[in-house]
Amino acid sequence: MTQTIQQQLIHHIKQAVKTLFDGDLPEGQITLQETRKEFEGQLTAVIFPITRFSRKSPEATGEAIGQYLMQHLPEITSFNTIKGFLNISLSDTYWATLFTTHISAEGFGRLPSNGRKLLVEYSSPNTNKPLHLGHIRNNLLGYSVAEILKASGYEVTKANLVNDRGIHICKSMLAWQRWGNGETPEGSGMKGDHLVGKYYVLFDQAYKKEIDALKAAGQSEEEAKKNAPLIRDAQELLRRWEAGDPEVITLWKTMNGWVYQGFEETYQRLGVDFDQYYYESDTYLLGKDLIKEGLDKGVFYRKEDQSVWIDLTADGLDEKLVLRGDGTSVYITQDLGTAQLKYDDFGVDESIYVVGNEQDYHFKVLFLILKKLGKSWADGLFHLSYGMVDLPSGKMKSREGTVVDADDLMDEMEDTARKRTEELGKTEGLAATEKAHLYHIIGMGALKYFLLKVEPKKRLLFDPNESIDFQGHTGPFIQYTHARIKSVLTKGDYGSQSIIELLTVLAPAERDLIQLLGNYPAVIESAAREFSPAQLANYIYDVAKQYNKFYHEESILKAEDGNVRDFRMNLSAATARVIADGMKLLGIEVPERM
RNA sequence: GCGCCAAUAGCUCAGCUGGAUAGAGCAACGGUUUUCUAAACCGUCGGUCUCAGGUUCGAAUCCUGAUUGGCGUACCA
Repeated sequence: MTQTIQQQLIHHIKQAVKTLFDGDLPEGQITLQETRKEFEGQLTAVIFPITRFSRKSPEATGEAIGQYLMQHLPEITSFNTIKGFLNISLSDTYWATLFTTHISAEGFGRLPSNGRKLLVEYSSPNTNKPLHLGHIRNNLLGYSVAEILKASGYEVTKANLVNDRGIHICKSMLAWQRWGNGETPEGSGMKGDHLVGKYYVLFDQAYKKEIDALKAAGQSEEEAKKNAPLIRDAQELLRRWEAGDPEVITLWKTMNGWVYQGFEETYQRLGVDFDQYYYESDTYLLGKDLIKEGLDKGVFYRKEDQSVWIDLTADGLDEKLVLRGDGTSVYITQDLGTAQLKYDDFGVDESIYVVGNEQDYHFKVLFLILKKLGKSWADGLFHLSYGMVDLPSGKMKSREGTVVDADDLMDEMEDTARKRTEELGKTEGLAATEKAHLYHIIGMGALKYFLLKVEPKKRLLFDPNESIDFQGHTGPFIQYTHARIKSVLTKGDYGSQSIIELLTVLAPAERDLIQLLGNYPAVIESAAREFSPAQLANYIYDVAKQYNKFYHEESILKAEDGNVRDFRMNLSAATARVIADGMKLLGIEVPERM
């Protein structure tokens, strides 16, 4: 199939306008959409734009175009015109052929390589506290976007830029030195990231007390924050770290090691992975040569105190500091450097940053600066900005303990999955390990789908008191559909049938399902272009829903005709493949039974 | 103050580059199982698409201006 029916229709409509009305209508102005359920047909051409050529009523114009198309495309069996809409019916043979030659063919849904390289940076955690629900959204988005881009033909590298240095980790280190009594993950049985997070919270509590005491002694809030002994000690620790003090470095390595072990566990459970790790302790000094480059090019300028700036007021932004007066880096200095590093390492055409929308301004500035520095690759940079995950009480704050912990949440999801499954009692005969795996798949499916079905840009509300659903528009609904198909195929001994004849008559639910399945490659393409797993998630739901309708209306194994039976098994198998494949791109597994 | 983003059913969300009477799920109510897994299917109820202008044959969608909410505007990251 070199040309889709959609492309053929558009082509012939253009020809029709030319032949019938002597008009030249650009193909881009012809809109083709799927026919709404309440009308007859599968594809609909909007003919309002054509009336300016035909100088006839929309109905008469549609009628004329319809006649022309009927004569030129044998796939069309009938058409009707309602208002300005030309509804076109294609033959069941066309849909059956589309299915056998295309949808059920090998590699359906994988677009050919486009020869482009792309890097997705996501996760990028701080090493002073465990991951929470907000990080989960980030991780799932990053992973899924990377997988979708792979499926659409990119060569993708997944990167994680770990923020392993700075004042935050020094706070945890200091608190552990003071009050830790040598506590270790092994000794306490606590997961490493949680252990370090515990000391981060301890620091913060003690720090707050000191601030209050200083304020009571007459200092202003600002002064108190600066003068509290704890923060001064933490800063001293940071200075010693930067100076390479062996004692500090050893402690830093130890505690980060604990955190990494904890993160690794969480990542594994979450099902995300990375091809490349970057550590800020390696990269935080980068970017200074770019500053020099910018100064030489006159993009930056130096103030009297030796600090370096860029004036972006002409672009509607502000003046921005890019290097401190003492010559040390700020956040954006490093990011300039790591952008260059990533490009040098991988030579990618595009580079995606999965980072929350609180940093919209930062990335706007970053990309603009790189463009002004004349970096050819700056146009390929994209900030995939996503909304925060909020609780009904407002924003999650790790220091105040109002966070939904990632590990706890996964525990809960798996536990709920177990309860639900046990209630339904369909897992007899499964070994204990198989059951545990199933609960994991279902619990994570519910959680992941819940987070991914929402458009990244939108903020997400999570109510811990309302458990995530397992029915309706959910991950388990889709997983269930897959399991049920597998069950039918097993019972029907799928795979043993001989090559089937082409059907010429389809049930409406079959035809609708085929049409929907046919959209899969276009959905992947669109989800990739817009970096939106949500588009794919919603599509898979539509597929599952449409399959369930078909399943309910038509008998598969007990079909009156053997050929029909085999066709329906093939259709079911293809549906299962699309569901499994699409879910895989979302990072969600589907079970064989549930 | 200035900038960015969002606003669609009681709740959570779809709605592709403007196209028909704005769709799902949850919640509520009713129906479907001697038939391939009822985590399903079918139906009922539920909408001034925040508001006001504008562009258009046609606006939830585009433009302008308000309102509400979130975020940012650091020699923090």
